[in-house]
Amino acid sequence: MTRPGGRSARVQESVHAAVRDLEAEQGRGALTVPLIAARAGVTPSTIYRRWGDLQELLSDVAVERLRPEAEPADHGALRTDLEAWAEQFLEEMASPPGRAYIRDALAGDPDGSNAGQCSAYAAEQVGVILARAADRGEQAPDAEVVMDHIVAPMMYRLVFRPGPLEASYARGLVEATLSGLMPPG
Amino acid sequence: MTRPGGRSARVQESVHAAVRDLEAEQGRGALTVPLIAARAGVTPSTIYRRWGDLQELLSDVAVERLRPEAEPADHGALRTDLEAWAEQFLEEMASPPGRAYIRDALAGDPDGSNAGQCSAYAAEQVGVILARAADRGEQAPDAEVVMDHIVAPMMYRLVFRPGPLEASYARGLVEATLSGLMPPG
DNA sequence: CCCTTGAAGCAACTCCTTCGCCTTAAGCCG
DNA sequence: CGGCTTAAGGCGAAGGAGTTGCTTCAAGGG
Repeated sequence: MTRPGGRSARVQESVHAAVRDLEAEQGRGALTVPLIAARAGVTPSTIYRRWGDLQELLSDVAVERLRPEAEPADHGALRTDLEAWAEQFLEEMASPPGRAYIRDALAGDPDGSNAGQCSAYAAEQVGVILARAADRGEQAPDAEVVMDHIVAPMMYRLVFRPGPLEASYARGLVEATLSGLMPPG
Repeated sequence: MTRPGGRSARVQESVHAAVRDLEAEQGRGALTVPLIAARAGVTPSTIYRRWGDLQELLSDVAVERLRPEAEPADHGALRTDLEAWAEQFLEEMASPPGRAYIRDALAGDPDGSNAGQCSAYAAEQVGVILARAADRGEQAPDAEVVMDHIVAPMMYRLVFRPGPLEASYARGLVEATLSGLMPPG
């Protein structure tokens, strides 16, 4: 049984804050469970019991940082909404901190639930954009099509392939997806 | 300077074999560096110096196991070649050991080189299939298109999204890619 | 054949990690 | 409002993982 309002919640927040602070101050490599525990004002065994090990804790923190902070901006049309969102998504994910968070989120995630949360965040943003398009009466692709044709290629390159990723790549994926959906004529 | 023929190579092979054996005997969770070192007949410090930590060692072993063992089968046409390869690829990657290897390969990979190797394996297999199609005089998509539209969606779902993946999903991706390439008429 | 040098062996030390036991406090129920 | 139940955190000890400096070995070059 979870007890969301009490000491557990305070400990969780305190530990997460300690991770963020220490990472900013001393860098990722310096993080250890005893160090985090001391900063958070808890004993190491508390962290080990709740998170298992350092990686799972870092994975939790990383997923929280990958949560989108706002709904995608409304530019008045599906194409511009998707382009802007895809570009911003790619830029954030491809940045050094973004890559680090993705790596952490995947590494300490035995059952895949944190990775699932990441894709759920993206799917939610995509859903907002598509619902908006439907409200406007625009023809719009299915959310699964957007995930397969736009999100997946970006994330695959990010995780599996070396080299930089430019905003133009995101735009190209959006163009290809939308033009495939609405053939000229 | 690498010294491929000498003691270093023997140590590497011995350590990799120890990882494979112990994983089969006692399971992933039981693996520790000192245990592997003892089985391989080396001292723990040797492993720490060469691989850094347990995760990087497991990442190396996982990448080796993800290496394709044979060229994709030749079924006489691009469509059937791609379908068969994609189905087999998905089946192997979605299996419990496949998922475990992918997870390990990504987790202990600070610079992304092991992940890059995984995508290079897939790209190589795809390249063989496309070259074969070109030899036959078939119209064939670019390798990048296949990576973006077929490999990426499968791997994205595998890594980021919960739930099973069926062979029919792979077939559908191949169909969509090829029909987009060669519109009827 | 000896020299250079990168890599492995060894040993000692640090400190992460685990575990059993006790204490605390959140939520429930009378 | 006050005692009860039970997750969850605190504490300390024991065990083992991870680190390091120094030594020893062998592969490749002169």
